[in-house]
Amino acid sequence: MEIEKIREEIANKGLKVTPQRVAILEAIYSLNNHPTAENIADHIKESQPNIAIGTIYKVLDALVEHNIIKKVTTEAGKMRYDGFTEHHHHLYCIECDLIEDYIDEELNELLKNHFNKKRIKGFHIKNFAVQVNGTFDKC
Amino acid sequence: MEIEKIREEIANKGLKVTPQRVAILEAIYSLNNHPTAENIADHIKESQPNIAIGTIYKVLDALVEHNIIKKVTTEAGKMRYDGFTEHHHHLYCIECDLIEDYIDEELNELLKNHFNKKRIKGFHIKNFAVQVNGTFDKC
DNA sequence: TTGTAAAGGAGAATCATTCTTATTTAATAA
DNA sequence: TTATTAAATAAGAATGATTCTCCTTTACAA
Ligand SMILES: [Mn+2]
Ligand SMILES: [Mn+2]
Ligand SMILES: [Zn+2]
Ligand SMILES: [Zn+2]
Repeated sequence: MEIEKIREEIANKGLKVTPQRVAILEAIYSLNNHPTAENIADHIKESQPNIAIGTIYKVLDALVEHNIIKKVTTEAGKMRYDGFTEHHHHLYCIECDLIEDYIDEELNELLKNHFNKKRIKGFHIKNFAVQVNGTFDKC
Repeated sequence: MEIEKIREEIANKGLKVTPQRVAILEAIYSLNNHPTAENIADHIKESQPNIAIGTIYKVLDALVEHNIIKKVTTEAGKMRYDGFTEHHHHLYCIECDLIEDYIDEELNELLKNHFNKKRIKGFHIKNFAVQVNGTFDKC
């Protein structure tokens, strides 16, 4: 995604467009694989050599807060960040820490129907996701 | 579950039966709601007033390693522990940190069939779970 | 009962994340 | 364009869950 689009995306949410925010969001989009805060720091260190790690966390929080990105939890304990905000699922590699998007509209329908039919007493569903664990051939 | 059953469960995995291990596993079973290490520490502090927090973590690791319990990750960052090891899903309260078991054999079948039919190229599925987020009426 | 590998206690260390405070800056309006 | 100011950043200290180290204790097999 071009820088101008990124600037617009930030501005449209009423956030100030700062070089740090642009660099971080660009990093998430171009890394494109659920990076950690540290991965992002590494990726932007040429363009933002003096950025504070605390700033990265604060920017990430702001982006999550405004639904520009999503937070992804893993077994490993470190938070990961996701630039793809449509409803989707994840493939988790149990050998390395790779997380790949898994988009499956048929699965979404299947689950939506299932949960519509089978109400859970005492619980109101907001959303759901399938975590698929396994191994990639490439790993 | 009676203490003797717990001692057997530990011994059967080739682990030494120590009062600390028995107390921790008993705590997980009787708390029965995906406690944190700290929840467990609180629960056993009368019977094990001198247990080191590091011991709790080491015992939990050993129990997970031997498939007596399972680790559950959450958004909140703290690890939770689950004494129910059969394949099941979880209901996550987005208001408090409550996690309830969600057992749905029909859902398991649905997903198993779906993933059998729809192979994911380059990925070999080991297992999967549905994370259901929402709110409990009681919260 | 003894020997020994395994387990526990105490507390320091780690490390991802958050917090604090002073300084800088993006956006707005004069 | 410049001045104003609320919001954002830098630096680094603090936090807190978890892990590690080292020494002592214990479960259990012989
Ligand atoms: Mn994703
Ligand atoms: Mn459970
Ligand atoms: Zn992998
Ligand atoms: Zn709740």
